[in-house]
Amino acid sequence: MHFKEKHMMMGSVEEKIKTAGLVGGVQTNLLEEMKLLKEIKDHSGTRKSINSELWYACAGPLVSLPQVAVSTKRTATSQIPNYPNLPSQLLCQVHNVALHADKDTDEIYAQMSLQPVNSEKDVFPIPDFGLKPNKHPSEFFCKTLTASDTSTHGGFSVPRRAAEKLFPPLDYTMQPPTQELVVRDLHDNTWTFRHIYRGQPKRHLLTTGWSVFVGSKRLKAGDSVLFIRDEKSQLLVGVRRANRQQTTLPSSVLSADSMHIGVLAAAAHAAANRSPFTIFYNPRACPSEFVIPLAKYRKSVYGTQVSVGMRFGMMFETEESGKRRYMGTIVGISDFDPLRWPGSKWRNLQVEWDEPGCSDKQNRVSSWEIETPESLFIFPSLTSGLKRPLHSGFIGGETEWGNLIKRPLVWLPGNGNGNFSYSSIPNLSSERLFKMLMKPQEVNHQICESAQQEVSAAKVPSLDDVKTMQGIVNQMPQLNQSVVMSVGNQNYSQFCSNQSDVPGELHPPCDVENQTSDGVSIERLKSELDHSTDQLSQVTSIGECNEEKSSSSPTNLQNYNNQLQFQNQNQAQLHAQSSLWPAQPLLEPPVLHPQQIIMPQADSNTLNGSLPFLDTDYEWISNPSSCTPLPGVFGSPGSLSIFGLQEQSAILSDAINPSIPLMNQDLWISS
Amino acid sequence: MHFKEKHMMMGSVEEKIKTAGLVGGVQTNLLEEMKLLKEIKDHSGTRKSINSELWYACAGPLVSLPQVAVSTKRTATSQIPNYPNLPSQLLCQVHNVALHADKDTDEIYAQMSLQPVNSEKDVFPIPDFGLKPNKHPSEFFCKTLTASDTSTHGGFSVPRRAAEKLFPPLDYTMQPPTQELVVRDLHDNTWTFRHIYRGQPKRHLLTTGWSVFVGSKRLKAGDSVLFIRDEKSQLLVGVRRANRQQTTLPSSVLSADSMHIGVLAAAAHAAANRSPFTIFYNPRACPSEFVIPLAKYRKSVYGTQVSVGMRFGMMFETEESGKRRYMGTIVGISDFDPLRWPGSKWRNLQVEWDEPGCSDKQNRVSSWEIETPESLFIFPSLTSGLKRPLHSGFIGGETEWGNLIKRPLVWLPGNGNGNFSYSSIPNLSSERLFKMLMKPQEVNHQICESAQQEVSAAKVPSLDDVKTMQGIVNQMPQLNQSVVMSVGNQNYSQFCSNQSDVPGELHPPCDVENQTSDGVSIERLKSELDHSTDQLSQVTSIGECNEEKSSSSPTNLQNYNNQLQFQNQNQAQLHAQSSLWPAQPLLEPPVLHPQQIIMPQADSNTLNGSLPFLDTDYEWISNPSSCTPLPGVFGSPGSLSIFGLQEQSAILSDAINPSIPLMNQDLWISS
DNA sequence: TTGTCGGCAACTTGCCGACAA
DNA sequence: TTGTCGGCAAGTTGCCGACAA
Repeated sequence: MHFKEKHMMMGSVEEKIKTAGLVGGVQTNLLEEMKLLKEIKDHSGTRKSINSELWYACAGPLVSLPQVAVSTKRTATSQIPNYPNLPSQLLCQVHNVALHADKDTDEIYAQMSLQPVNSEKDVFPIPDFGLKPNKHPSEFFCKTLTASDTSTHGGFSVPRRAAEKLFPPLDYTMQPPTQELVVRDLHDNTWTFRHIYRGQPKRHLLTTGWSVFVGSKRLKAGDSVLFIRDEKSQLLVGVRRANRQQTTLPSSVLSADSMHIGVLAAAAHAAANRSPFTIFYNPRACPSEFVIPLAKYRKSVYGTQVSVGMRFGMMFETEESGKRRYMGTIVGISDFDPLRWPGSKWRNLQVEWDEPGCSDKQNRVSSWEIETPESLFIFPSLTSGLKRPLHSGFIGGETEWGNLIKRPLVWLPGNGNGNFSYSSIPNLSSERLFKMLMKPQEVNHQICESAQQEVSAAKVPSLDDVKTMQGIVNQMPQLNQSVVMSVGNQNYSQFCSNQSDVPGELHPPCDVENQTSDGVSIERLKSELDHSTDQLSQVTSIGECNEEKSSSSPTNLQNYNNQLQFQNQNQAQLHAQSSLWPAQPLLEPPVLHPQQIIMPQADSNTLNGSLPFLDTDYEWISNPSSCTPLPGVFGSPGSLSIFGLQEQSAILSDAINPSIPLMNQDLWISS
Repeated sequence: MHFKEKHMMMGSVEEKIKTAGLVGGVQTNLLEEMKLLKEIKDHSGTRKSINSELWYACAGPLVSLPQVAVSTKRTATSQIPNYPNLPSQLLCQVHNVALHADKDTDEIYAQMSLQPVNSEKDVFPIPDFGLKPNKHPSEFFCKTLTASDTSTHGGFSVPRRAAEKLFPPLDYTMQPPTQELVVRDLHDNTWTFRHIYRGQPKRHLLTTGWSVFVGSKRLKAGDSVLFIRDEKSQLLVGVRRANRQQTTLPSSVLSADSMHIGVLAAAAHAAANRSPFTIFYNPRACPSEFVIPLAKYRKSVYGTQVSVGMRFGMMFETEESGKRRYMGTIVGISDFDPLRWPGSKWRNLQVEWDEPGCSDKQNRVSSWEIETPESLFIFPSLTSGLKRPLHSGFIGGETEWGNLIKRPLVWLPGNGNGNFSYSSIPNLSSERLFKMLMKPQEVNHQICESAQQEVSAAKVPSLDDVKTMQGIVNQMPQLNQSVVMSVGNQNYSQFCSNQSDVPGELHPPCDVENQTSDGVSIERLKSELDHSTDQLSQVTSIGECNEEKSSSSPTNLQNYNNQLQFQNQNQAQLHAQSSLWPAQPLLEPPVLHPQQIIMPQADSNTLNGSLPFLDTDYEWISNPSSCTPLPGVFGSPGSLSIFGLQEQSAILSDAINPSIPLMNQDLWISS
């Protein structure tokens, strides 16, 4: 006699697991996280009341708890203390950045050690030895797993181009051609996959070894797997979970308020004592930056006059790990949390998105997250453009800025980082953008393969506009000095030679010509626009829109030098005005109020301060990341990392408006 | 052509998982947790440096991080602020206790909402409706899973007695007898098992459905599974993981220091504002209590004169979810953390254990965790004896107190809770203990089945001793008033009728006879000893030592009434002296210093204050639990539970002595 | 009484090309 | 170009009593 009901039972169990497991949608979204948190709370918590006998049985014979009368349901209203001495932003020196990955989930996060400083004069000069730039790999592919990829029925279907680009060449004389791939993950575990090229029609497959990987990483359809080839040409494999599934959600032990208080108290203590503290930063788990590079912050606050009705662009990640810009309009400027942090700039812009599919996006952003006409042309590299536009995985179609921005455009010629215009253009049709910009009447919509993109034209800025903007820029003393990151020339050149198709010397000496900003030639404007196009690039999917557009020729060395000049000139101007700064202490600038933590990079005065450093710095600056806001104090040896960051939002939402949990992410750190 | 290396690959992966996964030993041990934390940190953290290209690939194209020079390795020494206004202990009212279980791991924890109060006068009187006592189930069995139980090769072998006691009766006319068991877990998930009685020799097995359960709960050999039958006779199943494996360990996002600071700041804020806050309490994850019932705390501080050289006993849980007392000697009394919390009583007793196998046990305990001769005979039920001695699962052999304690014993006659002596004796050979106590020369070691137990004799206390102890007791004004829990008579009687073999009326009216404490009859002493025996019971394994000893006859009603009297008399004395208390404010009693949080139960004045309530109160008091010390603030709707509590210790250890991480668990809450 | 094993049947996994989108 | 499927062989799971601790 056999018992045939196993499947039924399993079915019911799996169903429940599903219910509990995956809640979120496609886009990383704090609101989703909040929902999930509530869900968790509801599931593991008070609502579905736990069987207390079983609970005590599990607890063991020695455990008992205090009791209270059921009728005494006085709600324990949480009270989070105010930290009146904690300003809304902190200027911090970065002491350390460590990359981590959760052992269990492979979720990545970074740990930063920050020290609040009184002013930039306190910033510790950092020597430039041994630094490597942030490395977004160029040899890269990312695929969202299909049902077949994750089923037990078969292996992994490798996109042809990916296999050809990343995997070692197959011996096609074999029948069928196969090879053994040995790849490592973030924890340095080794995985072995059989790679075979077979079937009719032929395709690349990973067979043996794949299912073990899927099982171990607990991958599900919708998760993504990515392969990169590192600088040593070693194959590495990474995992990105579909949003919301990314973190196993442990309940208990530290209350949300306690975490919130801990973060605030740690920051307050560190600020009061100018002592270091640590934040954990999960770049994929939170949609809004709270750690902001100082230069970027300043630029957004002093360099851009945002106003209601202003058009803007903002970068988001595409499904296949590309980037794409979404356009929107500022519809309001108001405090995110008027009670606790009035006057804070964090997410004080209410926005509307152009496309109907943007309902999953925040309707509040911070000014440093967005691109405005001014921001593009004062410091193009400061806005969230592509840092390393040659990552083929990251580059897609293009979008034009044009008259999507309805305010008068201010084209500031001659600035920008020369290296960008020199090394980053090949994928972009700069000619096309240039033409669009010169013909503002061409407003239309255009389809680039699968991705829909907006293309429009722009008004050419007048010289008056240019002068106005420069006045604003001049309110930023020491901008480059305090912001520039300390990255060695040597590494920078590695970086560049990776990125550029042009071999040979990439770093001409910094021969500064004194040129005024109104000495604008078409040639230079064009090179500037090349750069802007880069910034405006809109990614669709790997190897679709991209590849036919990667034929544009690099601009010439003259353009590069021109831009070097402008940058240096700007820098000199700023230095000249640096004495203004101390009169306006950083921690309480007139336009800023509470609860925002500003974190600058180390001082770059000691560096041989030419453009490579600026670029590397801006590289950090230029990436508006989806980031994770749970600052905390750095604990030395046994220090624990807890997952989290949802908590931050949970905390804040609890305190103010439980029904709009998103609205209270008020602690952040900028630099 | 087939690829035959799959097993090799899997093996290597599994090996790594093992290395990372399971570190601890058998005993719940903070030290183990610390080791594990370090292990985690080492694995996911800085030491094994993460491939930054892969990290950035996983992070996505929009993410970049600040950079610092490698040479700038200034250690970010964590600085935890002092909270000078936070006393070492807080008197709190309990507002709420909620039972939770981690959705993922089934790990249990409780959430308590506490409000610091200035004095007991501020304690809110709680009506007694609807309360149920803490329920340790009586219909219960717990089995540690064997390799066979968890292998894929077969099912679960059910211990015969467990099957016969808990499962519905099988129809033994069937060939073979089978039934379908439907059980629920803590999350109210339903599991279906086929229960069959087969084989030669016959045995009970769970077959179909079992492996799904094992897989879903990720059970491994060494974990325990437990079945209980609740008050509605429903079968429930629970899980207890082998220690250390119990929590999936997510890394990141909130730093240990931040958590620590959060806890301290939350407590300090709550204390300063007398506002509620919340702690999470994981009774199985931490070996030392930090939330202490007020009565128990007071008793240990005022009622027991601990001194170096003093003998004591302390309860620990046995493998099969029983209890057993270990004996030891106090070898020192000193501050656990002289720098931060000098004078704190938390774990200020240095101890040595008698048995060589106790190396896994703490060498520091708090006075309220231990049983001393005084504690036993002033308030027998205050010490960590059995609350519900009839839980057959929890009751085992017996151990005698006797002259294991070398200081003069003080036998206080006529106290104790009558209900205990009335209803709780059947399993214990009170005659035997009585004889042992009367013959102090009989010191020997004796084997009771498989479990070794110490049996010894005691000196009968003199009347002078008795008077001395009563003087100490009198220093505890309002003891019963402030401590007694509000539990309804009705529920208490349910409780008792569950526990007692004696049917009928268990709660005689409280006819108080005025009797002096020196009116000691042999009869009463004997009943007292019965109770003590209960408290001294030493559990071996279910149904081994226990069952042949469960034949002792219950003491008679007269004894019960006598003890009622003593208790009430004591209570009256304490009330009379309650005016002394305000002169010695609770938060700064002369003997106590910093960082200890005291949490009392609600006031019981409004209750019909006879013995049942006392007992229920003591029930909470009497359980020295392995507990989890991550207090925090209660956040309302979206409040998050984070796993944790290891952090607490991590935090503290970091700050003071990284090499002795255990030594810094300094935040606690008592009541 | 119960943990582990060999035997064996039922079931699942995983490799293959076919086919279709 | 690649997602899903039927076919089929290899591998795993899980039920059984035997046996031994």
